[in-house]
Amino acid sequence: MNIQPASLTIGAVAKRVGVAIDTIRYYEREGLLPEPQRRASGYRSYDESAVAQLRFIRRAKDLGFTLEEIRELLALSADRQRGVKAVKRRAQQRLAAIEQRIVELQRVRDGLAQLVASCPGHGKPEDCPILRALADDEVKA
Amino acid sequence: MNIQPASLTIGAVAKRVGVAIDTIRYYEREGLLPEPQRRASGYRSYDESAVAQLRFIRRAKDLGFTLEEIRELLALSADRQRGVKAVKRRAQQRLAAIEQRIVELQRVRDGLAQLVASCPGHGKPEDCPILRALADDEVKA
DNA sequence: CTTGACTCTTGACCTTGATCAAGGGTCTAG
DNA sequence: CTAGACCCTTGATCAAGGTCAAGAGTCAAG
Repeated sequence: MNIQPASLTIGAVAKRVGVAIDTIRYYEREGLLPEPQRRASGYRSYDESAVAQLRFIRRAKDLGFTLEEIRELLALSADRQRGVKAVKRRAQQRLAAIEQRIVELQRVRDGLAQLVASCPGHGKPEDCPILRALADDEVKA
Repeated sequence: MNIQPASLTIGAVAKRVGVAIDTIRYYEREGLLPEPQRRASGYRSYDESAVAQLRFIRRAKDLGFTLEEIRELLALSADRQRGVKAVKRRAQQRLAAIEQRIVELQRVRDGLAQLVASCPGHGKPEDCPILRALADDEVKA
């Protein structure tokens, strides 16, 4: 039985998650990853939970969260001591922020989609609604 | 009849477009704005077309184009025949990227909303679905 | 034991998109 | 004429999110 969590070097973790070694150390400095165990030699020693947390960070980043926001998301899970109520409230705040972001993106998308739809894709630049929308004073975003 | 293009100082342009003076000079350095005429004193002298181009840049930026992409759009729009097709293609790419992001965010939102809805907001931490999701499911999400 | 791959720390450097400061010249109202 | 608001250039700085280099120690295969 493998009760002990397997010990991974920083290089092994980097390879598994697909991220640079320097990035892992950077996240650690920035407080996004906990300080790992060390071997006697000083080498960082990671287990699967570190891999999981690093993957979480990457996914969140891919979704457009800033590292600051990710720090906050991670704080949610570290908030056990402060109680379920606080956790729920912070989750709701996060949710509201995400919804706001979706609305903003939808507004941008609609504007752009309208322009793309009305552009024939050929002809003179003066007749291209995309360029006109960007250039003309009378059009408001 | 105002045949002469009115001469605007950089400050006047900045005010009209709602952008910082430094940003205008920065765009000029970056090749996004042409070098303007100069007065005898060395002051930059702008006309309405510069105002229009600056607005173009701002609108494109609001649509999520990088300055590099905007530089390209500006170059394409100057290419009378070949331009429109390429411009439309770029806009479509931008649109697709934005829609992809919206879908991903909606997925995150739905997951988080479900967690928030199922959390009573009190009781033992072990019973809080939000904490459980972050602590456990995060590993394989 | 040696060699090559790996890791350590500290600290500099990179890109994007600006923003600010210093030290000066210019313009315009009074 | 003079004060105060503008404008000039050069060059530094910022924030975010890393990336790289130097110099030194460690690990594992042969």
